[in-house]
Amino acid sequence: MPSENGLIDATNLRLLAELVEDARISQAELGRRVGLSAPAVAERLARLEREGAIVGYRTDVSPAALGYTLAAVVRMRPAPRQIPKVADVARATPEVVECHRVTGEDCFYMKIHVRSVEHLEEVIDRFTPYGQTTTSIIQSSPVPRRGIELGPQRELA
Amino acid sequence: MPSENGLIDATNLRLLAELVEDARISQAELGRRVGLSAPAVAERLARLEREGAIVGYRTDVSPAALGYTLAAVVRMRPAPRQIPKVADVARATPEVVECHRVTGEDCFYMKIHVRSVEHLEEVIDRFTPYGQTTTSIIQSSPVPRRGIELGPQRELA
DNA sequence: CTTGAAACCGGGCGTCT
DNA sequence: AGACGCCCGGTTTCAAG
Repeated sequence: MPSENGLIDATNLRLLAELVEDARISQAELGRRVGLSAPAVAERLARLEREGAIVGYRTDVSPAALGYTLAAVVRMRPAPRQIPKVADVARATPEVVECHRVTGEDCFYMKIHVRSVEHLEEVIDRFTPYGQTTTSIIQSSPVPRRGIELGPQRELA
Repeated sequence: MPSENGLIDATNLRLLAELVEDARISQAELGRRVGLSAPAVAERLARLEREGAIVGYRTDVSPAALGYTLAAVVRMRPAPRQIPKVADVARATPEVVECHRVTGEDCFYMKIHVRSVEHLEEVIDRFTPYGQTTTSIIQSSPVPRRGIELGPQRELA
């Protein structure tokens, strides 16, 4: 993961800013917006992908439209020696949409999407054998999800 | 947000599954994969967007490539009457990439990306005037981020 | 189905090392 | 010289009426 070559110049920053908002913009349109020819855009994108700056292009699907009307944050304090097991269960549980290993008393934070409170219980019970869980139901999301700040880059050393 | 019409049939589920993995697939290619003509795909996509099942097409940019090498989960217990203020600060702070209002003792969960521990302190200090924060540094992400389960739909009522 | 536009490929030019 | 980034032509493929 290179953090410093000529990869992130002002032009690539503008390309990324456009693509973060709409991943389906054509390369020609991107070129128009940043003042570049289409092939030049293609080349820059290929490099950004190759170097790992662009991780992927994803479609955001509404959980509610699929019947997942309930979301929760679960944090977890695993029992001794059960840390790898918890990570395995999280990976194997599709309702877990995010899982982070963190410092502090609780070792994991997870975000889950479920269809009902019964479904929630069912998912939580997959983890209770391996430690102590704390569950908080998501009521609203003041910041639902967004990308990193792409505009004013501070010192890039 | 309609949860039940003919919107989510087996074909649309397959389209969504393809688009979640790569939002830049052409409509012709999508048609090839699900056994549909290109115009039919276009029509279905338009409807999925119109009905809100497709929220958007986003590009995933690596925080590390932009110099944001540190991530943390911050949970917060606001002081009395400061709940709206906390939400405002979260929205106005670009380092906050997710913020959820939840049930329980702590009222907010946030995920933030920063450049350094000094930067982390700077961001946290924007919230400390309004309540008590608990910060956990993300060490790794067993499940970095993924979409909802699209394959085996259980009961759709 | 047809048309206009877009993506891919190869070649050639200017610049900075 | 060499390497790199860009532009310009070609052809194939895609998207909208």
